[in-house]
Amino acid sequence: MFSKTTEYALRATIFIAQKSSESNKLGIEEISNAIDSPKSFTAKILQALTKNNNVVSSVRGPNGGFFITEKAKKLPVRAILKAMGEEDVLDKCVLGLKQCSELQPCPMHAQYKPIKKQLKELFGTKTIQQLAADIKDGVVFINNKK
Amino acid sequence: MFSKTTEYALRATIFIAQKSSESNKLGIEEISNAIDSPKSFTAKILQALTKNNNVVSSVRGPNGGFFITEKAKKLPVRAILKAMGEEDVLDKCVLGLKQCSELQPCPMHAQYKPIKKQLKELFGTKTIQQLAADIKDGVVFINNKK
DNA sequence: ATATTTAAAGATAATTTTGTCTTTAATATT
DNA sequence: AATATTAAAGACAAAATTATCTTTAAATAT
Repeated sequence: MFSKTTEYALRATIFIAQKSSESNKLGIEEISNAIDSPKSFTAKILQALTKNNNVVSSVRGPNGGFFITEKAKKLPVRAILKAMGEEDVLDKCVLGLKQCSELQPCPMHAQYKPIKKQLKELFGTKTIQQLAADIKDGVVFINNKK
Repeated sequence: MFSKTTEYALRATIFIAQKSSESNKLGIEEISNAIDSPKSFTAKILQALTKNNNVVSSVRGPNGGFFITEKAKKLPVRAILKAMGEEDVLDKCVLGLKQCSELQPCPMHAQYKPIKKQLKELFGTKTIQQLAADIKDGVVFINNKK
């Protein structure tokens, strides 16, 4: 569904949202360990997430690291996709047709339409905060370790 | 959602199913033109589709080309994904977690579950034939040309 | 001020995906 | 049998994605 880059972005963001606060920032080491992603690559991704849309915040130096503001926690998960430039997955034609539309639908269009709608609904309304809260409650997991 | 390779595979297969028969085969030129895909690359993909699962059939020589048997037309669209080794898209965790499951669900698991179910249902039951028939009826399109 | 810690930035590399081109093999036609 | 037509097979190349490493800059603590 998503590229590895976006998967890491989603996992990292949700993890940071759960574990961090402005007064308790997380280092790249801790983050990449927890979500099982390549460290330097994840650093790049977090850089992108801080630049684009300010989904993630960061400060350098001792006691520095990554965190997510209360405001950003209220963003829909879709904001992560947007920051990673992969928002179009939610809109694209399943068959990859450029001009697939209501007027000129591809053979899968009608059947895929309700599914796409739900996908957009899910990513558009579920917030980063909500997902992070579930982890805190122990009902779900984000770790990718055995 | 899918790789370009799989998009081409889906388009090509549906197009062949609609236009061809055992007595009227289609050349790679015609196919790649119609679905707007790179010719040689599409040839490779069709090769894979003939080898794996016999989704597509082919014969060489004059009046040769690609076609789809009546039997193969009854295959679900999922058979195309399977032949391309991309069936796992329908099963994978949205966040890319290896061990995401009911027992150890990722933060998106519960919400994504019904969507995944519909995706599997769609690709598992809709047949190649059904999609091709819609093109014949003129209600949908497969061409990617302006 | 200096040293230390941390992310940012940039260069580079490995891998995978996507794409092309050439040669070979099969089938049909003459 | 020779020729023409078509896909198969294989080698190669370009581009995109994924990943690593080094240097720089910012912030803190000493």
